[in-house]
Amino acid sequence: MSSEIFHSTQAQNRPGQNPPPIPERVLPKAARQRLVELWRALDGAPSPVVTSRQLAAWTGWSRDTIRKDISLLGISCGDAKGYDRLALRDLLSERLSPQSGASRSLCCVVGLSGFGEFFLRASGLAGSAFCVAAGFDRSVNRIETLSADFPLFAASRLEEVIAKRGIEYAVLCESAEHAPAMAKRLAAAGIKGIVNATPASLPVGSAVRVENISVISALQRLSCQ
Amino acid sequence: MSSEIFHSTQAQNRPGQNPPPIPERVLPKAARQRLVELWRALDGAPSPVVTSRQLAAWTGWSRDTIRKDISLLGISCGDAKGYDRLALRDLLSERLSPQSGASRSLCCVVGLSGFGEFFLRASGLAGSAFCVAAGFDRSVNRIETLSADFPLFAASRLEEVIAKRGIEYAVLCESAEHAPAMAKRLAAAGIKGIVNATPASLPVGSAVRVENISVISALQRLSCQ
DNA sequence: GCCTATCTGTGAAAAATTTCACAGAAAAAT
DNA sequence: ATTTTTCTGTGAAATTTTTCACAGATAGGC
Repeated sequence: MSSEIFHSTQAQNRPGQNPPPIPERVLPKAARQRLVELWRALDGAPSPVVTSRQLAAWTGWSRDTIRKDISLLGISCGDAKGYDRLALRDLLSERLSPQSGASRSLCCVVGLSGFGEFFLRASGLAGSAFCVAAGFDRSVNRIETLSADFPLFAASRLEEVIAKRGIEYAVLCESAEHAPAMAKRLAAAGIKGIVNATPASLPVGSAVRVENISVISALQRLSCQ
Repeated sequence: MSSEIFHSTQAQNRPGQNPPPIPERVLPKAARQRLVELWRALDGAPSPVVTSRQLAAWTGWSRDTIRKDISLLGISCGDAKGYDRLALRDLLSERLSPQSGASRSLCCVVGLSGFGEFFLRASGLAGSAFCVAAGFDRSVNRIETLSADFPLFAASRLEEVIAKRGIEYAVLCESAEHAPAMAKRLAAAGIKGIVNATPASLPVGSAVRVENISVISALQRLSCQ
């Protein structure tokens, strides 16, 4: 049982003999993540021109890192006075969008009590590149009681609905107790990534990426310098 | 106004001429963060002995990375069959706790509508090394209406209460509109780190660490490989 | 008893990331 | 008009992080 998980881990970690045909111009992972945050930070910029110094003050990263990251995009969008905010924003949108400007990626919410219900009410993805296409809960009673902008299903239909609608991401809001099992089902159903809003740790090999957003784990990361 | 922020950035980024007196045995930042997650993952382990292979399958990191991380702690706690789960957990607790086993770190919740209210009701920090010592809201009406396990204050008393109680961390749940201004006040009040539960990007230099836990930003990180 | 398989623990090599340092350009100041 | 300052953009150096490879140890099969 552990061996096939191990296997997939290896498959991902070992590029092996073949140096990937054309590395094109791959954004380093670290840079890519920072650029995503930068993109959002640009919304808060007060002026039409922003300098790497300002961005550094906002984000906490060094001027050099920021300049380098942007330069990795390959196109200049700054001059001797700074970056044109709108031009930079557009460039980032173009280069960072999941499948370059396709339609919005679909995700689902799993577990509709607690944070799930709050999230559902708050319509938290408005204005983003993502769109909630389904909600699931283990209690049929619950999905009949609640109402949302998107259809709600019994958890038993998880696999079916994910496959049929082409859902790529899941926001997991189950209790800590049920979270790991549900994460496994999501992984088996072909989900690409899980946003883990539970305090549990999710045991899904390396085939599925997990982003942890519980307050506890964030505090732990903070307190470790 | 931007210059002093810039200044603090520099102060932190430049160790300068002096190679720090005794590097002791510093955990690399990356390793430290992984170990924090590992520590939580150990709770889910089914057996009293765990191997690096199992941990790799759970977390998605490589066996090598996990072994190296643990070995950086300086004490062996594994033998030829794997790591003793409890021993490893204890070792991690000891080495990773903020101020090595002191009392729980205090934090506050800022903004008690939306996620703040949910968080307050959910008592989300139970069983962790953190403890909510205060809640703040801009509406006095709101703090009179709500009730919680911890005292609630008007936002105007933010600085006073943080200083008096020695609060180190803040969970920011304001609206996106008010979040940046409140983040600045928190930074000025001497807060060490902010858990940002808003979709806004927080412009606080590098003196204060920020951990972003909005669902949107997590999805963005996921979709960027 | 010995061979095989599976562990950890760790220096050393490899790869990735960050910082440095400076060329080139444009605005501001003198 | 010229000097000063403040920018970006980028190769190259420095640093950090990850991976490799193997010594040493233990359990189980034959």
